[in-house]
Amino acid sequence: MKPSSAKNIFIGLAWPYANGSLHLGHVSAFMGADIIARYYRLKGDNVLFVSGSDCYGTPIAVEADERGISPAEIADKYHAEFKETLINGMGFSCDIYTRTTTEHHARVVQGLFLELHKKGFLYTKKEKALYSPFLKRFLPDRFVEGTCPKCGFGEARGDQCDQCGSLLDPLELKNPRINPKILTHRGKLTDADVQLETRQSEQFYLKLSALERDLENFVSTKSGLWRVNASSFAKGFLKQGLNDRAITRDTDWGVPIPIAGYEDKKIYVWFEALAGYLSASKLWAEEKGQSEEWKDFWHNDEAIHYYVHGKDNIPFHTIIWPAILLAEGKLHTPDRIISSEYLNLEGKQFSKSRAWAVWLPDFLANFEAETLRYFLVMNGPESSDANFVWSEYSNLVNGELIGTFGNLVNRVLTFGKDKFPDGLNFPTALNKESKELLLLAGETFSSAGRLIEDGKFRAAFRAVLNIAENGNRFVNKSEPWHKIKDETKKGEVEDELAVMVHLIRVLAVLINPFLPRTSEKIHGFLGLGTKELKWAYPEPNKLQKIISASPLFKKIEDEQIDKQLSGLKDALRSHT
RNA sequence: GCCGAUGUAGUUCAAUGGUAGAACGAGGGACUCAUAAGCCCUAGACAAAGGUCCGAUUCCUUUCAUCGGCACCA
Repeated sequence: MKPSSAKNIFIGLAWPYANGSLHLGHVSAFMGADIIARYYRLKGDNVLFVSGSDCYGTPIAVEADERGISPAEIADKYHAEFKETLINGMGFSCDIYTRTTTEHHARVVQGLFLELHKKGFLYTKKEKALYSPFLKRFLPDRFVEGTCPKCGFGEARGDQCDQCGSLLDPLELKNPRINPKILTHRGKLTDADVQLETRQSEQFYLKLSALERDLENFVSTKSGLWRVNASSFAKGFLKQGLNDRAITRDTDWGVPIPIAGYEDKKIYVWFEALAGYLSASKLWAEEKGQSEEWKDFWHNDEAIHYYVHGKDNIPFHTIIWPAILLAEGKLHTPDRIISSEYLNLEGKQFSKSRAWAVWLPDFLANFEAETLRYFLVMNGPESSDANFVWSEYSNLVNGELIGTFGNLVNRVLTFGKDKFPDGLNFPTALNKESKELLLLAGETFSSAGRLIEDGKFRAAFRAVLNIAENGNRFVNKSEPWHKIKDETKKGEVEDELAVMVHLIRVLAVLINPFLPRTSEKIHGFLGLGTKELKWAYPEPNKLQKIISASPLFKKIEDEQIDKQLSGLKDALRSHT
């Protein structure tokens, strides 16, 4: 039973694109969503945490052509991998993790499309675009190269010349061709094969210009609760004035346009994948057998909508998606935007083509997910680009997570279990130190909770670890291993140890949003379940037994780190 | 090119118009319940140059360095 004051919290986690494995950079941007979801659930609020795989688009279609398989095979493969690594591996507690290739999604997207069309926010316009007779498809700019009209450089990209730096319209390129980098599986191609031609094409446009005032109003009222990178981008973007955008494409791999005469075109990802937040919400409700329940989140002014993603997704979540929602008119617009900066790897950007990456499946095969959750909270790109450094990962995990936190749990529980196998009686009166320690722990629920709500995960977890440090000091000062030898002090030892054990229980609640499996493990040691867990100071049990105790995490060995580093060195050698 | 961000101890990150905090790493110490973990102590930093101000790491300008966006790439 939810309290009557329960809030409806919607959390939209950016949908990863299903054309390659996720790397740690993606995960660093995603982590916050799960922390927020778990936190609000513990608070007793109604949480709807949705995500899914973004499966459509020309890059996947071209890649499929290259490998001689269907786009669906690629999408299926990575969708399955995302689900495995994010949900099972990282422990993300999504209420639904779906994908854009479902019929349900297509129906919702088409419904939204028709609604905006009816309201006059969509119109068609003909424009020229580059077409490949060989691939039988129109190509996005970055798949095109040609001779720069300004400097004559022969390998200018469709959008920019790397030699003279000019911004280009791909239609200006002389001798436009398919960028050979995208055709890797075909052997030699003739000049004729790679030639592109200009063709007329008609597309639907979203009338952003008509929504300009609404968007300005939206940004100025709501951006106070966004991360700074999102609010400053949105403001700067609006200052430049809004141009209408095409929201359909000439492709065969996407959601069909629900209007006759456009069978060879599809709705573009900007409209289509973003609408996944809504379609997933509706699917969640349907699968639950409460098909109207999505409205608690979307047709409810009191709901709070969080969006969590990397900074590359800021335009879509601060401008495009709000524009679609405002045009629709009844749906709830974003409230809090938790947009991360980038995570670099050993000082360099993650790069698929240069093989400079740590892939999530590889990582999970070699290291514990909980240690990654910890590291990305403590060292994630919250306010500026951050760096994943292997030695740093190992130092922090071994030194702080294991040394400070894990060791506290282990030293107290093993000692307590050994000396008081029948359990510990919680003292009827607390001494000054014990009172202060437990008071500090109790206060952390509100201070850390506030920080989580604001997306300041590092500071929140730091506050939690601070309690563990105090716990270690308390144990050192108390020296139960001395006192226990003195029969007259046995009562004192039991009192202090009971306080310590209870502190560990409090810690196990506080870390739950960050390290859910560790939290469960500790509760298990104490013979407690986590089903009824609340984000509040738990009342101490009169008699607390310790069922079992063992180290919470495995230490990271130097050899494991060396192996990862030498793998990266190999990548560097073969790609320079 | 235009726009924007960043540049803080060996490393990874904080904070702030008034003498810069933390963690890891380094050095030293007392202890031993604990995954040689924990605790105490010590050393160590505001990219460079100007400007505004009683006073700037914090605001402004310039330089250098790194990075991102610049719309059909997610």
